[in-house]
Amino acid sequence: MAKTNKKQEEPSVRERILAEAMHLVASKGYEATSIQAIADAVGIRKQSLLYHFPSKENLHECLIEQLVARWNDVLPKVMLAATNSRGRFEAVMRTVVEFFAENPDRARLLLREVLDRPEEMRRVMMLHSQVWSSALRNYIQDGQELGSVDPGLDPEAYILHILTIILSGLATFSTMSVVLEQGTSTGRGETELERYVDEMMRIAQASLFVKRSSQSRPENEESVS
Amino acid sequence: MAKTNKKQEEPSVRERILAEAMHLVASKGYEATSIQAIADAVGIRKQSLLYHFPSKENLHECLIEQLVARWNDVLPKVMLAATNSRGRFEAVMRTVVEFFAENPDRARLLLREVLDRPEEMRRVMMLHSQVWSSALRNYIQDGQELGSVDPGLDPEAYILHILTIILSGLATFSTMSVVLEQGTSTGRGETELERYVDEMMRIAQASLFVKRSSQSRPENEESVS
DNA sequence: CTTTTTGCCTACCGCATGGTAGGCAGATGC
DNA sequence: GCATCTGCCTACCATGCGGTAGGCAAAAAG
Repeated sequence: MAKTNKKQEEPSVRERILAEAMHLVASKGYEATSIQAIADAVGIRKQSLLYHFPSKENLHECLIEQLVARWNDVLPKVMLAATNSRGRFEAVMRTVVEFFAENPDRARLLLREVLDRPEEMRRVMMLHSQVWSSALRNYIQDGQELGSVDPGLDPEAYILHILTIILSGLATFSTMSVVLEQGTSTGRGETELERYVDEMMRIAQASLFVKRSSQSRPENEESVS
Repeated sequence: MAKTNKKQEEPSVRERILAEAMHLVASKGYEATSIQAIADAVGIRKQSLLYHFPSKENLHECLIEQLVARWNDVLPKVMLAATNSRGRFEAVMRTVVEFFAENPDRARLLLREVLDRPEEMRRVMMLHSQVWSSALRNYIQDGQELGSVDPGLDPEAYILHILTIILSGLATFSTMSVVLEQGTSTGRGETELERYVDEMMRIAQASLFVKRSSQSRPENEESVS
């Protein structure tokens, strides 16, 4: 009876608007994307779009809301994997990576949000980051006490950098990957993205754990310590 | 006698425009920054700005040009430090980091450029990246043959990730650092930025070199291998 | 002194933008 | 059958945008 009585399985106009807006805003930025352009992409008139989203700013809010909602769907899966075992780290990180790799627009949108609305993002970070930040910090600090994690590591800073490398790495991959193309030194039959992500994971792990001998197997399998 | 007869040591109007434009575009993005706003910041009329820069797009080009020029000033210093010794890696990376840390607007502008103009940036990358990319790759590959560098490391991908962590890390630092604030686990009397950069350097080194025992001295001194 | 050039200005223009007002067909409720 | 609500539409508007035309004082050139 309210205004938001939508079923979850229709490819409704509203959802199509959100999808197109997501892509356009992620590609060109919020200011550079007119609601006219979004409406054109959907195939409706501008005023029809304004029926679903009373203002451009409202559309933007819903866009972020949707992204956060999707993230909250993944979060429990991530946290579940975050136990103390060594191989689990890869699982956690890969889950986060896959979230953004599945749709790089997510990373680009979020990165733009950080650049364009620093104050708002700072608020969001302070509210939402403590949940997983403290959990990860504890995980890392436990590892430090056990001796499996580099004692010189700064937990919060490390987490931040890994977050950055994932977010920005996937946001900029399509542009930056030209460096990989001209190198072409991959022996294995990997996608460039796979190659990119593998090295990302290797860096995160090599800089987290104390090394043994020659680590960093490119396989998904965990080589037990 | 031409139109660009400017001396290098005047705080000319043109330079003030470039400075304000740099900051505004880095903060809000190119599309979101009107030339009116830039003129206001400088303290002149919009049309006076258009006298120095015939169009907004031209101003933008000059902005990038200026940034590239500054980078080219630093580049030789970087390449000079890029020899084979182990401690030199830190010197090279720290030089790059300082370039962006000195004025984070550089990082933000460049990151925005990657997001907003992927095609152009791809061209620029292909033209300019080979110079240092191949040099660094050789340096790394030499290290791999000597056994000082992780053999599982993917040189191009590694370089790309380190570049990302520096660029995006410094571009987003002011926003993301709230995570550091709420942690406050620093024993030493460091700035948050120093702490952030130190961990950045530690990650880069720990994921590059094969470890010995407890590495990553926060000091600037090189502990010889 | 006169002419040209430089640097900044006022005045104005065409255009795309985000947003309002209101119409209108079809589905729904009574 | 009639009223209401939903979803999309056409028509219109005020605003701010990037950019053009041209004036005008001071400096430079002859």
